[in-house]
Amino acid sequence: MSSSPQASIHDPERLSQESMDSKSDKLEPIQREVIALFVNGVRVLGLPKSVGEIYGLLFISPEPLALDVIVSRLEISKGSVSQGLRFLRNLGAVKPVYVSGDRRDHFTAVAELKKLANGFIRGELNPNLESATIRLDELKSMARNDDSPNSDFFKERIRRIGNWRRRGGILLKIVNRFLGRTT
Amino acid sequence: MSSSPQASIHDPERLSQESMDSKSDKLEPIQREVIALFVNGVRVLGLPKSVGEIYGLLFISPEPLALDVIVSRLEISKGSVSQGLRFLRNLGAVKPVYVSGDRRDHFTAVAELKKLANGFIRGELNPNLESATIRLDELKSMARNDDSPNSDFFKERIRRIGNWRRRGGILLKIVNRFLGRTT
DNA sequence: AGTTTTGTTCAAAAAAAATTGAACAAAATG
DNA sequence: CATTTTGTTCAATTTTTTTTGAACAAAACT
Repeated sequence: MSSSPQASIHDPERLSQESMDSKSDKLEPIQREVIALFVNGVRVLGLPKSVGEIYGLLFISPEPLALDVIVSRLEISKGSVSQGLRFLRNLGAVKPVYVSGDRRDHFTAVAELKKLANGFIRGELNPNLESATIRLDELKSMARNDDSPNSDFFKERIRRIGNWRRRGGILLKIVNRFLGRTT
Repeated sequence: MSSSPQASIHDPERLSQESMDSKSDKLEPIQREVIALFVNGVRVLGLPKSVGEIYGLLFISPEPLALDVIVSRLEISKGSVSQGLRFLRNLGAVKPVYVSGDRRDHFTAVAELKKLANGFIRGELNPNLESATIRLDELKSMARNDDSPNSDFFKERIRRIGNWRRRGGILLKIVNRFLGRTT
């Protein structure tokens, strides 16, 4: 197997002095806690637990990890990890890192708040804002061709929604600018 | 029933000229569309569809509505509407309005973005921020009593989470100030 | 070429969340 | 005080979301 030392294949990471049951790849208590914190955090954003676990694990791991290792540390299925990593990669919350002498893909957490927020805004918030914009335009035209007794009320309400949307857009820019400084 | 005219009891709202099947209390097309928009909107916030429907209906209804009426217009269960209204009331997104000559509680949508955002922040975001703060403090003390080889790395990461949390708090204030102007 | 390793996909299972509806309580009515 | 109206609660059901795991494909070995 070429030039790499016999370090890794059957020894995914030297373990302190545990029984090596081939399962439940040790996690330090601090790591468990941090992961739990992230699991909670992503729930607020409407993301599944597994995504929080994966990001949390990468965030609190000193070296990049391969899919296998994530599976055994977290004790969740390969499918979940594969999907979770893809999602996080699309969001820009995780990035691949090449590790020489190892053919597996490895990943680290992107830990700059600005990048995380941008990714989330681009991937999750903007698409919604855009579809809302389209629907709103349709609504405006419906309201123009409407002559029910409530027509004026409807128009006022729709204008108000338009205002909200506009302000939402501005707000996102402000958030961006605020998070733009430092890491 | 004292002095009120025989208007309302069996005629929850005079209908244009429909068949009065005693169900599916007419909604105008514009109203349907607006409700759909809100259903989508609240999903981004992680709230159930029924909450979006109820708020949307109240938002796009010229007069305050009673629980019964919401049930028949939306064709969802009384239980859902009761729970949804409670939730919205707690958030400050809906407020009770007294209608003379009618013993039912009536509700209207609170339509000021500032109030809505404040309610959501207080009711949904802040509690999470606070519990995160507590957990973070525990983490810090764990990290102090830790002497694994990774200890320094852990400390750095935990400090970073602390930063995020702090910035999150500031951001909420900025959002507040921004939404504070006008309606 | 055959074997192993790595990672993806997606139907099925499990888990979580939302909705229903019937039982109940409280208040108003007659 | 019996009846009706109004609204809440919560166990059971339904719907939606997430997770699993086995089948598959692609690449890397020997």
